[in-house]
Amino acid sequence: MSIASDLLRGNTDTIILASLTEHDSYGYLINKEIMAKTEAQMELKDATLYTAFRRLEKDGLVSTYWGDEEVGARRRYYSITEKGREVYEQHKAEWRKAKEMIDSLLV
Amino acid sequence: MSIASDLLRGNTDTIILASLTEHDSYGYLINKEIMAKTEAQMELKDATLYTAFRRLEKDGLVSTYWGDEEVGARRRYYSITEKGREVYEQHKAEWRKAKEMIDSLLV
DNA sequence: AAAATATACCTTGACAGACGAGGTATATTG
DNA sequence: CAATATACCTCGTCTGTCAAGGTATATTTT
Repeated sequence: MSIASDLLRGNTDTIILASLTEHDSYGYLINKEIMAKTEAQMELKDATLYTAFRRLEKDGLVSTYWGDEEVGARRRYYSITEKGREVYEQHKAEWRKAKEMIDSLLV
Repeated sequence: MSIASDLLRGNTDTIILASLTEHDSYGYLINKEIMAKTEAQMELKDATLYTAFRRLEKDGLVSTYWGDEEVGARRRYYSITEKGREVYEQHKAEWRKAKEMIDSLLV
């Protein structure tokens, strides 16, 4: 992992929600997909990931259910809620704005 | 101030260094300039600013001296060091990369 | 003349998010 | 049968932000 976690902070929840807008998913897979998409340059540490899930659940942005795997390790799936989709769009807008402003300050 | 501080986190030092690459400056002025450039949408809280100065100084990225105002409140000026310029370029590169990766993850 | 505002600096303590380190359990591969 | 991959989880530490408090000088308003 090469990107300072302070640069990701504030985007963790947004990234997870982004992943869930595509399909229901579970922790381990979300992480794998992020690593695949960023060529392993970015990774959510699992402690970070599960902390984020608790937060998202508490805020009603995701709902959760256990998978019915008959074989292999059990999976806890997450699903984005309607509120989650709204918040996701807001976060994305905020991110775009923050990006522009930071860029305008860097010479 | 409308931008979540978690989105700025990790860029505070970079933003201060950016400001100092243009000219030596002092806390109050740096903050005013940031507010002016971002139309007051972004602001570094002064506690955050002074914490950052201590950190930058400790790491040898800035040096400091007292202004010689004969009138008005005293000013503590900061000057970016050679090392500071190098670190600034690195931070900027990291920021560009983080930006790209986050963008690639948001749908 | 007193009060308010602007300039300018600073410290302390609380809080939130990231994550290292530790743990559990199942399935596959060497 | 040991190692690795899959899959989940918690606890405690660390770091950066910032609210709240403080000091001091100069100007503007009442």
